[in-house]
Formats: sequence, structure tokens, C-alpha cells
Amino acid sequence: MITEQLAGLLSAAVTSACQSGELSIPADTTYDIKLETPPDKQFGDFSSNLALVLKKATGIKDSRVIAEAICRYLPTDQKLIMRTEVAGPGFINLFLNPEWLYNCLQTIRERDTAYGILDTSTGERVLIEFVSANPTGPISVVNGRAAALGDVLGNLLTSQGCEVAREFYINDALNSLQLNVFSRTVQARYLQQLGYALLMPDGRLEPGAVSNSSASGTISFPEKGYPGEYVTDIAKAIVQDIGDTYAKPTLQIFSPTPTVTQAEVDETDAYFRKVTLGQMIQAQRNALEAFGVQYDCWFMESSLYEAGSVEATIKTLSERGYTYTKDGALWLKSTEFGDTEDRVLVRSNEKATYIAADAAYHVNKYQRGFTKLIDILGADHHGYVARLQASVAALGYDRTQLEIVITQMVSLLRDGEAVIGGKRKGIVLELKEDLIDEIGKDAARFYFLLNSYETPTTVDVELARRQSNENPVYYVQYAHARLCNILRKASEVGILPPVNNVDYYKLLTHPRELDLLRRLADYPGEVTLAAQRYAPHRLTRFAIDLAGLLNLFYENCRVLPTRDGDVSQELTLARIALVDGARIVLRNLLTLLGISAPDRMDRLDSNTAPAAER
RNA sequence: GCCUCCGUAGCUCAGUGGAUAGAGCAACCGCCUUCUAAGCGGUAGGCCGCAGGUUCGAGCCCUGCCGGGGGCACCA
Repeated sequence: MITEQLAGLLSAAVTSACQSGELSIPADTTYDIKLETPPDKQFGDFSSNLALVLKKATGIKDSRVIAEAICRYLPTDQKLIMRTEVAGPGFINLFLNPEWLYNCLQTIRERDTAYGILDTSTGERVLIEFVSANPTGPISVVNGRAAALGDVLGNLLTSQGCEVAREFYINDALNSLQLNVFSRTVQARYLQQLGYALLMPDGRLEPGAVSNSSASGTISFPEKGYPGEYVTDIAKAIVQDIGDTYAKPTLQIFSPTPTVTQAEVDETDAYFRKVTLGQMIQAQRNALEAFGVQYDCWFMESSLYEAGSVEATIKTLSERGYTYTKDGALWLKSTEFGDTEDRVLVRSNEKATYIAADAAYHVNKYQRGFTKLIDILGADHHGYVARLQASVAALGYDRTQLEIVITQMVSLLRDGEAVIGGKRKGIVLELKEDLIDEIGKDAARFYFLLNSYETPTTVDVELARRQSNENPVYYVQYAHARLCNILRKASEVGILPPVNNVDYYKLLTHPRELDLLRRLADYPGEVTLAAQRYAPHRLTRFAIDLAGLLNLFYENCRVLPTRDGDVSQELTLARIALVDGARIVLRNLLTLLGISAPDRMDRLDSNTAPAAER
């Protein structure tokens, strides 16, 4: 990397300046050499604030003096550094031989799909757990943020040499009250499909579905039942599958005076739970796959109970002395690990709490050999972080290996009004039906990857759908399609991209060409930075920026020969190489974001564009 | 009350302690005989919430205040 090379030269220059006595710094001084891209080209290719940083160590008041001393010991033999300049309060501006950019283009075309990817393994094994929505509802638009973040973060860490696994945690444990209520709701809808009317909590009567059975009567919709339409869909599927097989016992369960035996109730409940859970998980999986997210593992909470892990974890905590009994419940001394209060592990009714299962789950993650655990949680789980970390620490695991990423809220706007409520109120905007099916996977992903997860954001669903054409994803994809089009057109007239040859590249001297090359050179560093900061949106912004530079190049630098013959054959070849390099970078970039890079996009006729409808 | 995130252009948001604070959308004016106009050029739009502090330098760091979101269960 060029920046490392330059940092090495700067470091050597400081050493030389010290040896010659021009500078003196204490032997134990440590300093980072930062190389930045100046805001304006007139300040050179790179600039460093090294002299400003060394001010204290040297005791010299004027940083410009330090900067000048360093510059005297930089090799300005024209091979790499053309000239140096001291500017402002003491910046060292470096002007490089453009050859470095040509070498970079060569690297891009040689590396191709591997450009921007580190070959060396870090040995780090990362587990990213994200979304993990309760199996009582579909994947919602709000889940899209975590889904996009987790997936792309996985790509980014993989590109930096980590081994990454993606995981979805299914809250299917038997003590989940919500799941019971949910299953009951399905049962009510099942009976409705068979012809029974439902008495809703608000007193309304919902008629039974038309059915050829003679079933009739009224049953009450379960208290706090789930109102969403997807519940009815599951019921319909069950009817299709088994007909009225479970009609009798289910009806009895809803009767004020049930005559059914407990064994029959259990059997019926078990059936509905199983089918309901299976359907929900499948629906969630489908929605996430439509979003381009593939998990390596769907981990069931119930498996922890079945394996006795929850019990074992509680036992371990007790043996390590971090539990006590109070009010008939077993408590975790989480305050000893920084939590604001102690937490209940086992309730007085002897059922384990969620934190107990979660502690066991994280033990399981550690035991599988992962060296870094990343949990992506929504802002509403913020208060949960301390106790989770405390439980892990109490179990003797390295808390620093557990990183909890909190994504800020996504609020929804529909018809200009905030949509509040979620599953319990029946207003669920589904990621697949309400967004992906409307605007496509690419636009949906791009939308969520545009902003930092640390900022609360608002999704106006109508706007997101209607203005799909104004989504910047098309700007980026169009730029890629244009590049492909040039290459396609070129090959049609028998011009093929030239073999890697820096002699050709030297013809690329137009400012727009140099701007573009410079940005292509920045790419690997941007990927690294985005990975280090868990900031996929940096790449999204980079993509928009790069597309802008490509358009400028396109407007100003003709690639293929014209009738007037104002583009020489050599220049055409050089520019085709540049187009090829840009195509590679843009494609790699979109691939990291999980967004397709189309070879062509049909030109929109302004008369038929959605914009004309408004 | 405590914890936490946010406050930057009309809207949605970027912004590595650094030089003249940016993009997309929306608005206005132009540009298709030419590699795709999903494009390009131009105009307009800003006490970076407020007040102190730290320093050569603060949109960024610290403190306080104001405003908004979220969280503070033997729910998950």
C-alpha cells in the first residue's frame, strides 16, 4: 500500500533528521504517522500532520520548522515523491509521480475480484448473530436494518481475512408465553377457517370463512392474541394440510367448559405449536433470503434446554459464587460485573429467565471456538447489554470478545403518520411484501446501507416505494452498466482491453482520468476502514462518489474512436483499461454490499418514467 | 430521576481533531445527430441545537443546558 510506503519514508526521515541533530526527540516517543487525502488537489496527493504531532516531543514551537527539517530528509528523487511542500501550520504535503496510479491500475486488473480483499488470514473466527426476530411474526421492514448491517459486516470481515459465520437465534423455548399465545391465535383462526365466528376483544364479530362443513358457532379470540393477517395465512395452510382433524379438541380448548382431557389438549397444542413455528421460521427465512441474506445456522433456543445447557450454566454460576437466593428466586450478582442491579436467573416459579438461556447460548458460542462474538441488537435492547456482558464475565469468559452492536431505531411513516405498534397491534410492514417485492432487493438493501446504524432513521414506506427510481442505487448500477456497455461496444468493433501495460496507462493524463484513478486507489483502504469501524455505509457512500467520478470521466473523456478520429488508438486502449479497472472496483464494491452489478440497464424514456406520473 | 443514542441545506443523511462543511432528493435554468439523458453543467439553499472549556486548530473531544428517540420486569 502506498500509504504504508510513504509512512515508512516519513519515519525514516525523522530518524535521519534526529541523527543529524536537526531534531531531537526523546527515545521513547511513540507517534502514529497519519497520511490523509488533502481536501484540495493543490495540496498534493497526500498530506501528513506529522510535524504538528511532533511539536511537543521536539520542544520546537513552530511546527513549520519541524516540517521543513523532515522534508529535507525525504527522498525526492522523482521515483515516487516529485516534491514536498510545507503548508498551513505545518502540514507536509507530498506530490507524487503519477506513475503510482498507473501501477495501481495494473494491480487492480491483475487482482480482479481479489482487489480490495486481504489474502492473509487473521485467524479470527467471528460469529455474527443478527435479526433473531421472535417467531411470532414476519420479518418486518424495521428488521431490514440489522439484516443489511449483519450481512455486509460479515462480507467486510471476510474480506479482511476473518472466518465469519452468520447466525439467527430462534426464541422458541417452551416457557415463551408469547409463543403460546401466538399458537392459540392460530388455533382460533383455524376454527374460523372451518366456519366458526370470532368474537374480537373490541366486541366485533368476525364471521367464519365460507366452508362446506356444517361447523357453526362463536368462539372468543384469545386475550392479547396476534391480529396480523399472516396468522390467518398459517391457519389456511393448516386447513389445507389436515382439514378439520383437530377441530374437535381445539373447539373444546376454547369452550368455557371444556370436556377434553389434558392429554388431548397437550397433543393439540403440540401440533399447532410445531406447525406454527415451522411456518413462521420458513417465512422468515424466505424473507431474509429474498433480501440476500443467508445464515450458516438457525440456532434454536429450545435446543439449549434439551441439552441441559441452561441448567448447567446456572449451576456453573452458582458454583463460581455469583448467585444467591432471595424472595424464592435465584439471582445473578451481575452488579459485581458492572450492571446496575442484580438479575433474576430462576424465577420463584422455578422457570429460568431469558438471561439464563442467553448466558447458556453465549457459552455455547464460546465453546464452538469463536474468538469474536458480535451481537447486533436494536436500541430497545440497550438496557440488556450490561447483564449479558456480566453473565458472560461471571462464567469466566473474556468479555472483550463479545461485541454488542446497538442499532438505533427505525421508525416508519405511512400516509405521513408514524406507524407505531408492531406485531401486537397488527400493523406490521413486512420486509418482503411491503418493500422488497415493491422496489427489489437491490434498492431495499441500498436504502438500509446508506446510513450509519448509529443514527435513528425514518423510513417513509410510500416514498421508498414510489421513489424507487430516485434511489441512488440506480445511479451506481447505471455507472457500472455504462462501463460494461463501453467494453461491449469496443469488443463489437474488435477492440479488446489491452494486456496490462503501464506504457499505455501513461497516456491517462486528463484530470478526470487522474481523479478516477486516485479514487480506485483509495478503495482497499476504504474497505479496511469500513470493516474496522463496522461501517458498511462508508462503502455505500464511496460507491455513489465513485459513480459520480465515472460519469464525469464519461462526459469528458471519449473512449471509443469517433468519426473525427480525435481519439488516438493508443489512448482508446488506455481508456479501455481504465474503464476495465473501474468496472472491477465498482463490481467488487457492489458485491461486498450484496447488490447486483448489472451489465446493462435499459435507458428510461422520460415519457414513461415514474417521475412523469407525478 | 438514572442510562443511552441523536440534533449539520426545505427533506433524508455523510463528514479520520486539520485547509473553502458535502451528497442524494426536492426547487429553478440549460444540455440528447456523438461510447445508454436512470446522465451532465449551472443557480439557489447553512449562527453544524445553545453556552462555556481543552489547543496551533473543534461539526468532531470535555462540561452544562435545551429539544427529540429508546431503555430502565421474577416479559422476550
